[in-house]
Amino acid sequence: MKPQTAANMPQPAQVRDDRLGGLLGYGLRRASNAVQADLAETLKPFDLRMITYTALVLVVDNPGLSQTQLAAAMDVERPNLVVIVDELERRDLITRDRVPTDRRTYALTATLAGGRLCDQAGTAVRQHEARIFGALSEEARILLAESLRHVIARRKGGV
Amino acid sequence: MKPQTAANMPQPAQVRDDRLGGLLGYGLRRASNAVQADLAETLKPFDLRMITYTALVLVVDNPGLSQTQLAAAMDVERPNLVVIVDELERRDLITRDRVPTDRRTYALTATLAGGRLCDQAGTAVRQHEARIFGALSEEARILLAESLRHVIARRKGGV
DNA sequence: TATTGTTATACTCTATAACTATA
DNA sequence: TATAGTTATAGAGTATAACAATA
Repeated sequence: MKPQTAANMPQPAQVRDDRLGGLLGYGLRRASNAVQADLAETLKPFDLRMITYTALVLVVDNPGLSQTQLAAAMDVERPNLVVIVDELERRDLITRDRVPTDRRTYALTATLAGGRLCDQAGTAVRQHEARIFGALSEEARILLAESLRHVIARRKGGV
Repeated sequence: MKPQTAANMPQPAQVRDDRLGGLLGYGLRRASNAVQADLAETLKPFDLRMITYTALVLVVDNPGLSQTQLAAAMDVERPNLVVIVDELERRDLITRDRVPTDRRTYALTATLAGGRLCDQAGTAVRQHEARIFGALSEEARILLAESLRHVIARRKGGV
């Protein structure tokens, strides 16, 4: 028998990743990355990133919300939200208006153009979801959504 | 009826995120973030990050593999792998040995200490998985794993 | 004193081009 | 000429401290 020291170790022809593959967290991360990559391509024609699209949807669905509320809903630190809101405002997709009753806060509202872009991107996003998850049965999709909610809630409580 | 202009729009008491919540990709990302946050805490006592743990596991399970092979398995660009391998080598968890038959490539092998740390961290990671996914039924876990594999494969083919 | 939004800063992860040494 | 590993660099995304204006 020949000794296998590090120096004469042959390189494996195929890399084994069984141990990682058995972890649900690992699969979750890879699936999430795959979806995000596809979503990024989906949103590119609208010049939106996932984070700007998320912000836009929340402003459209919650007219008048503050940046603090938006940051909390997106689970993003306030300082990091500033540049996102800056971008959406610069592109005239949302407006930033001082609230008369509390002049510290801004009320965020989508413009007509912002609402339109949100609708158009929303259609593309639904097609993207159908492309990725469409082959799963209705039952599998429901169970997947439930499992994901469970994981998210599990963490929330665990912190 | 009072007109609701942006200026006098009241702030919503509660932020609606139904539209995002209905997207499986959104749930996937949030679940993945939740798991990663918990995993980061789990690996902290071992002074490992998710990416260094992943690299260590693959080296332990594939003694002698090259950095290019490792980068491909981890889906990381080679330049970004260098600092990771540097760190593991500096901590004497792996060795980097020139391959005699091709002096361009390094053969990566885990040291005894590397194998031990990998085992210890592995136990903690299994506990972390149990903490997060343990409440799901065996059937739900299998279906989740299957759905995740489907999503990953779907993207692979779609590129 | 506390809160909203802001600036500055830093750290991680990621992506690309260009270099070196080997083949 | 092609490949393995490296360097330098730049871009996202994220996190914290400290500040001005306002409550």
